[in-house]
Amino acid sequence: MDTMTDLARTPKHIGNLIRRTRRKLGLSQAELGNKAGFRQETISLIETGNPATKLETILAVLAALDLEFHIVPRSKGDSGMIEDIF
Amino acid sequence: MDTMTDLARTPKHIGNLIRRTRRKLGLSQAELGNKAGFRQETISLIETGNPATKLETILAVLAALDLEFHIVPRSKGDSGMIEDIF
DNA sequence: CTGAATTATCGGATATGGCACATATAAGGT
DNA sequence: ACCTTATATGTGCCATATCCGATAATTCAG
Repeated sequence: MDTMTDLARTPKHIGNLIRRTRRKLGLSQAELGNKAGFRQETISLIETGNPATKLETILAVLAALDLEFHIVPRSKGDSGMIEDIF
Repeated sequence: MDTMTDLARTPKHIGNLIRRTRRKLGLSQAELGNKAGFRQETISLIETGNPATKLETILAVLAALDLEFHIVPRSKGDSGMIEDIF
């Protein structure tokens, strides 16, 4: 009934989710960077939606937040066009 | 009962899934590259698990295959340590 | 086996990540 | 207001993505 999985079609989606999760865990960007093996500045860039972030960096940050990617067929129903309302 | 979502914790997971899907669709790397806006060589690198691929590149390739990322909590049961058998 | 298609690899060029370090804003609490 | 923390921005540096063009190397059909 409610979205149990978080769609992530754009770097901004991913950044937003990372920020939300980090805050939910009470971590600062510096602390998260520490856990993931990157600098605070790097976390900042990711959270603001830098599209050129390296895949390995994203994966490490997700892992540090106990998150992971799943790859699924693009769900036709699920808002076909997302305009990144933020 | 069967895996409806594809776990993607490493660049190799992602590369393998992209390759499988591309072949299922009967596309060559060059054709996929075309659709996604990249060169055949770039697709080759992705499929072989290059960890430094840019996020935007992966997202474009997934979209060209009608796939997308979902971000979900790391499933404890789901093979905690994946050794990328390929 | 042979030729065509597919995939992998090499060199040079340009762009950008993430590092280190510094600093500038922005938020938050008292 | 003040001070501390948190987040964003800037420069120089090295590594590497992706581009382009060319070419190995591999796979596949006949």
